[in-house]
Amino acid sequence: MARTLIGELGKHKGAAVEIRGWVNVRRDQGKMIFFDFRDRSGVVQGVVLPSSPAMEAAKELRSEYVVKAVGKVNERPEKNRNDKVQNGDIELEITGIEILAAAEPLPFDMSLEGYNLELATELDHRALALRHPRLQAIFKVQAVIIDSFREFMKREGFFEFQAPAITPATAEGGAEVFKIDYFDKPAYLTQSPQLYKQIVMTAFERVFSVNKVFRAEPSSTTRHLTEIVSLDAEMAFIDSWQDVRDMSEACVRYILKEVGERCKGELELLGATLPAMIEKTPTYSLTEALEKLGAPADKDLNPEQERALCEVVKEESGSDFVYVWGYPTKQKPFYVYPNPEQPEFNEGMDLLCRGVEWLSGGRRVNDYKQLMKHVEEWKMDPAKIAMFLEAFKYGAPPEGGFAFGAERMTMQILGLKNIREASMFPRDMHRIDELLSQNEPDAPAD
RNA sequence: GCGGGAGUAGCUCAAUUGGUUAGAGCGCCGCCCUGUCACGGCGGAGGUUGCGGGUUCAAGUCCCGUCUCUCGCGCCA
Repeated sequence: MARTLIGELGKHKGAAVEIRGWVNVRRDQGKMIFFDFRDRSGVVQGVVLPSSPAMEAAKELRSEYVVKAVGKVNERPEKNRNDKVQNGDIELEITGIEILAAAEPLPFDMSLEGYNLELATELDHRALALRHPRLQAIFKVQAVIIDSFREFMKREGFFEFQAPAITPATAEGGAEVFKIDYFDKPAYLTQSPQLYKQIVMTAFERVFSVNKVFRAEPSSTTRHLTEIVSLDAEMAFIDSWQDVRDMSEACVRYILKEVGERCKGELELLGATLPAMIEKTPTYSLTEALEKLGAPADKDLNPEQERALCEVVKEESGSDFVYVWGYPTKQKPFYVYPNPEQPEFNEGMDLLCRGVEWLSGGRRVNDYKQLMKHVEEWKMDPAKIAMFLEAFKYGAPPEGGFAFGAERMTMQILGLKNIREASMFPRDMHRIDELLSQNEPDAPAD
């Protein structure tokens, strides 16, 4: 008999079917036993009647046993219906059970309501925690975020390229990098596809990439990981940084729309409300933003000020988003375009939402002479970024781009408290699947 | 890296100013239950209170050290 997905059982009332899946829970009534079975499409109640030839096998079953079960799809009598659960109007009268795999008792409570596992416990048992609907909902939403980013960029004529993960030099300032042993020579894990997307832009005009980037920041916070998924875009022939701003805004708007439409159940399960994006997202220069907060005008926004700005903007306009642009030129990387009217500030921008940076971007320096001047002023070694510089020496259009972290966006959309919840296998200072503190540095492999 | 909080059963948590044998819910094991809804009833097993030292007649509780987790800051996306 062919397998029927549990989610499809409603179409097979009265028929004999075979399902395959896991035992969610067993409710033993003595002479008869109820089970909840689940597969990737949902859950259904199975009942094993006293007369069932499957009774012996049914008594063996415990939570997480993997089974092949055959039975008849019965419509439940009115009094036994349950509107609160999927397939609550039917049940499977089990006539045969084959155990495909036994299972040990779970090391933690897999209860539906009141999911209150400590994050450390959840991460210690990530492989099992992924079976919980709550975690599945988080990663389904993340998949839709990444999907819709791709869809939007392609629709706008952007070309997807594969950025390298191994790089020869620490070209960019900013984040710390992981050094690796590359055939006895030093190499580095990429912290950003920045220079590569700019190179590829000079060939394909509009490009994007979805790739892992690595940050060796010794940051132990609720919003930092050492390995993240970066969603990057770069576009040629812009007139100003506002073109980049507008593209990134449309991109975020599209992603929110898709998540709203395709993840209704997941958002409800997680109790998440999508952030509000109004028709024209409020945009302030850093100077204006600091002024708005009554803060000294000589510094970048700290996390507290980012939260405060978002609150003020939300009250004034109803927008959960706010763009901030015009950062001190010298505090940002060499490739960021200085404002010609006010060169001490640049045309870089950040998109903040609910107090956290979602996206960074802006206009880049495309003029080769100006770029070389920056290389000098930023005390960079041109030999280490020769490939990048070559692309700009031979004609590069006015351009800009943006990037955002998929995990941080997932966390923010869903209102998760810790970014580790938004990464399926989070890497941070202290953990790569298992706690690093529990590893002997020089212990031989088992 | 710095600062705060925390570490008690497989999980989530209690335990009065330091005071009997460290408890509960869930999970687990056994028995009972023919309509349950991640059931119900009865019984049971399960703890070196993170680790090491100290104070005390007496330490889960106080002190010191150490490890770990967690939140915040710095830095960053």
